[in-house]
Amino acid sequence: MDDFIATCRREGLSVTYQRIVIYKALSSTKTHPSAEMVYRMVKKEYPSISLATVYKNLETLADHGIIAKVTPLHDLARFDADTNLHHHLVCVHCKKIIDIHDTNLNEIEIEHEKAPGFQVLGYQIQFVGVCNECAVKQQISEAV
Amino acid sequence: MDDFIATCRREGLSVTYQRIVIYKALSSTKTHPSAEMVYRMVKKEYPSISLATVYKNLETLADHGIIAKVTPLHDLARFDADTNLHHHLVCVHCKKIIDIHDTNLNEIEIEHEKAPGFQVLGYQIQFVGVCNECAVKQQISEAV
DNA sequence: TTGGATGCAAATACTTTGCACACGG
DNA sequence: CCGTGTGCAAAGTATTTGCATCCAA
Repeated sequence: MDDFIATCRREGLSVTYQRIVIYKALSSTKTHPSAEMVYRMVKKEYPSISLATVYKNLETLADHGIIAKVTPLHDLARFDADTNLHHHLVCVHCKKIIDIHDTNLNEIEIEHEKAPGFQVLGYQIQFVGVCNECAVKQQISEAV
Repeated sequence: MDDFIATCRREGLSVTYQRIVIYKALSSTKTHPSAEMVYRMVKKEYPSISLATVYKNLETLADHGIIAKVTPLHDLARFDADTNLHHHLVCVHCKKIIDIHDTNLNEIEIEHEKAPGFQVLGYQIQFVGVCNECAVKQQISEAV
């Protein structure tokens, strides 16, 4: 937890009791909870906390790379007519999704003991990064 | 488009004008649109279509594997305190997310020419499948 | 003391649902 | 004709925002 406090300081984030309790709740579980689930966990230790605070903190901590969003594209369901095995590039800025057809990526195997009891049906790789257009925009805004 | 009609027949889905226009819109683009975006595209050809019909059709077509959801976990933002490179198993039934730490999966490279102009910052593999608990439940319900 | 953080309530965004009617098979 | 699909409106769920107050630095 001292690590967390130091990281907040380094990132210029205030160290509030709420923030600590939220982080403690998230780091105590491997269940990859939603904001609502974190809220329920946190309420046990701090019943007066507000759901909005949980949302704001999870977003802030993710922005600073202190926690991770498992579902970076969760805000909108997005569809694809191409049902063949392929992968995606996702631009972190504009959320654009670009198809990657690369047969080298189609033979990934997971060691069975890493996923005991889990029946793997398929997989999908999400590369995250910055697309051409957004990189250009960034350069322009930095040049100002 | 004949393929699509044949597939619908095979899957026991009625072939309606709306369904065809929705599929045509989705398959005409590589932008991985949301339901709202598909709705806007479809409205040009069929202005009286309802947004609910678009939602219902996208869901139905995805259920039958005729189209794909790029974002199977879109319904809820989910967080992880572990920011180290690792991957996830997702159960298609209960949406449980299980961590996979397997260093073999941490050295995937994308051929540069496959993603021209895209600056790759990282990646994440989502394995989809059925978890132990859901597999057991399925066996029980099939045994009835 | 001051800017960031909190908490409440209201607003918004996305998606689903119920139901009467229409239409495909 | 029967059952699935459509369209509308209403409801539901997830998330964000505005703003007054509070608190960490």
